[in-house]
Amino acid sequence: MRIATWNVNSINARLENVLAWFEAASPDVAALQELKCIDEKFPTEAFERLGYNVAVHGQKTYNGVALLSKTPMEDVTRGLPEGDGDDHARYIEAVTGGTTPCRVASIYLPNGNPIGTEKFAYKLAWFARLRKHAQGLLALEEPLALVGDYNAIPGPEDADKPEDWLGDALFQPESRAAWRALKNLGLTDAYEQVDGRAGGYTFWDYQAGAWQRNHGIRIDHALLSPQAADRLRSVTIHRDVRATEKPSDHVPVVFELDL
DNA sequence: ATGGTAGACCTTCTA
Repeated sequence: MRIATWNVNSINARLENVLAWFEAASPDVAALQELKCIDEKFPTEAFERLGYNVAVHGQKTYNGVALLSKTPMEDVTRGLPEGDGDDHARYIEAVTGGTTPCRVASIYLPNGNPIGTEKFAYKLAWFARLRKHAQGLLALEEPLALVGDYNAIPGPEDADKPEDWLGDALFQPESRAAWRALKNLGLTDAYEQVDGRAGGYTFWDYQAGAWQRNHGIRIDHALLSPQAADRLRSVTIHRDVRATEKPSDHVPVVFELDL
């Protein structure tokens, strides 16, 4: 089973680019983030024509996440528990796959900038809620892949110019600690396990020629339960997509599991 | 030190 994650930065502005990639890469399951549209505006039919089942948790203008799968999805859940008035569409989860199904979540963690504001507090609170939910999921002892845009740079080796990110919410000690605390429940960072090399970036800003200068960061991740991590075969960052016509600022990452 | 880009939408916010 090949599971992809991709922050598309508006599914409708990106549709041609996204569909071209899906036709070429043909992932079994895909988690999309930053749809920037409500459910009704999601191009469901276009993905159905490519053979996908579609589950969307959309929102007007901002956020929005989706799961696409070639096999039917069961147990579809939208939003994290204990939302307490949180109306951001940042989480969708489902169980899908063939003989050995996998529980997959599409995650769009809050950016949290600027630091020292309620936005940064919201990011940390969201991280804590995700951790609590992940704890419950791990108790199921089944293949689990929590994939998406975590808006977290795990370490200095995950940025081309770490010094540029010192004041940014993505690289604050609190953000990195929240990432570690989630991982330390017993989850595996798929990239770290199969390819610990520096330079595996997944995001390059549109501004200041970041792509041309390779000023990238690694913020799109897969955290795997032991039952999934034991079956991890490869991780592929599709960085060429960043050089295509009208690209997202994030590129797709594909995780291949022997499931 | 600043400004640089992209998307949604209506004027400024988010990233």
